[in-house]
Amino acid sequence: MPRAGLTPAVVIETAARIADRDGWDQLTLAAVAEQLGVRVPSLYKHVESLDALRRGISVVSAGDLADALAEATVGVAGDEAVTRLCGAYRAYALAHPGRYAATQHPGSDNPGAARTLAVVDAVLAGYGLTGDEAVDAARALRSALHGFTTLESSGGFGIPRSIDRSFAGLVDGLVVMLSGWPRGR
Amino acid sequence: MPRAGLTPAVVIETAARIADRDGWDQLTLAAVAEQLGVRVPSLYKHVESLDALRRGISVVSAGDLADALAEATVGVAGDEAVTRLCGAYRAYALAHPGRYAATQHPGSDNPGAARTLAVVDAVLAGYGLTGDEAVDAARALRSALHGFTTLESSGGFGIPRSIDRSFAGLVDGLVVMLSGWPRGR
DNA sequence: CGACTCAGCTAATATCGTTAGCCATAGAGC
DNA sequence: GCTCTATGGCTAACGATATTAGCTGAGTCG
Repeated sequence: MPRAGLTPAVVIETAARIADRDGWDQLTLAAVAEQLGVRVPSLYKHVESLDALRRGISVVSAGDLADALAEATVGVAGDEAVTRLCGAYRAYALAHPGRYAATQHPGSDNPGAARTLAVVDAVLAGYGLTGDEAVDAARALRSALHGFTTLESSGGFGIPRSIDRSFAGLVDGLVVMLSGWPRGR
Repeated sequence: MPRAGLTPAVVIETAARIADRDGWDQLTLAAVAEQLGVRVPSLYKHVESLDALRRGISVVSAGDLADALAEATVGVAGDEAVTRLCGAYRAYALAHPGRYAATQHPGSDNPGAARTLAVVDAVLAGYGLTGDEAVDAARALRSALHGFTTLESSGGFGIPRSIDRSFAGLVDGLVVMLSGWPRGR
């Protein structure tokens, strides 16, 4: 039996690809093992369990998403930053639906999530939002983006109105919302 | 073997309660059967499969949600209607997380979803939004609510800022967004 | 060259969904 | 009240999956 040269990183990466292809909840150790040309129990030499594998994907993907958001907003501010942030967020979620779903199942400590929050905070600072107001606005922004992308990639938008145009509308609407964010409540 | 008096409706209702308690993806025929004091294969006399059972929950729950939204917005319009709509949406999602998750896995034709859309359309008409603009605004509204409630019930909001206050901020922000919805794009 | 580590294997178990076929009960018809 | 039938609930069985317990051979280090 020649060795397959597996490592935790290889297993996680393979699993992430499968999650992207088949869906987060279709991810199975059997599929990962087959993809790697290995028997299922062999995977346990590299990951503790299916749950641990999922957490691994979660951590890596949250980092990837944070990278994408940071890269998209470097050197810009205000409405332009919001627009690019939203675009990058949606692009990641659509290109990697399985990985994106993974980012929503956070482990207790996830450095990627913290970095994403930092990027968003920086963007919001451009609207003069800080402290509790920034927390609320960040949650609103995240909710809108998470909701839209989730609904889009699960086929939740039935009507044949262009989804791209609806997303552009959402982004413009979010700019309006942030510009006029209700103060002093 | 005394009869248990099952019907499709009873099975679906029981399953919905289990989904609310244990989570949508923890829903299992074994749990439903045990709850009903019956063996697993007996359920197949009333539902076609686990998938069909899930679809059943989905249809019923979408109807319940539509009812709640319609009831909350009857006789009001404008900002007040948006506020009540949002509140009822979140209340349903929090009180019935499993059922709510079910509403996001739509069957092909779901009368509840259509009724929900009608309620939202009526509310948006109060802001002069119709046609494509109403579609975009409805998607934005739905995205924000879906995102917020999903993140909330999955524990996605880490920071200890009050979630109630953040939701109030989101609702106010949505009112701002709808009032200033970008026209003529 | 020898011993040790460990990656991948087979075997086995538990849980689930699903199907096939049995049998007793509830209710219809007389 | 009696019979007959439709059917609800059952047991038995299979395939898929996750997980654990050992085995064995391949690299590696002295």
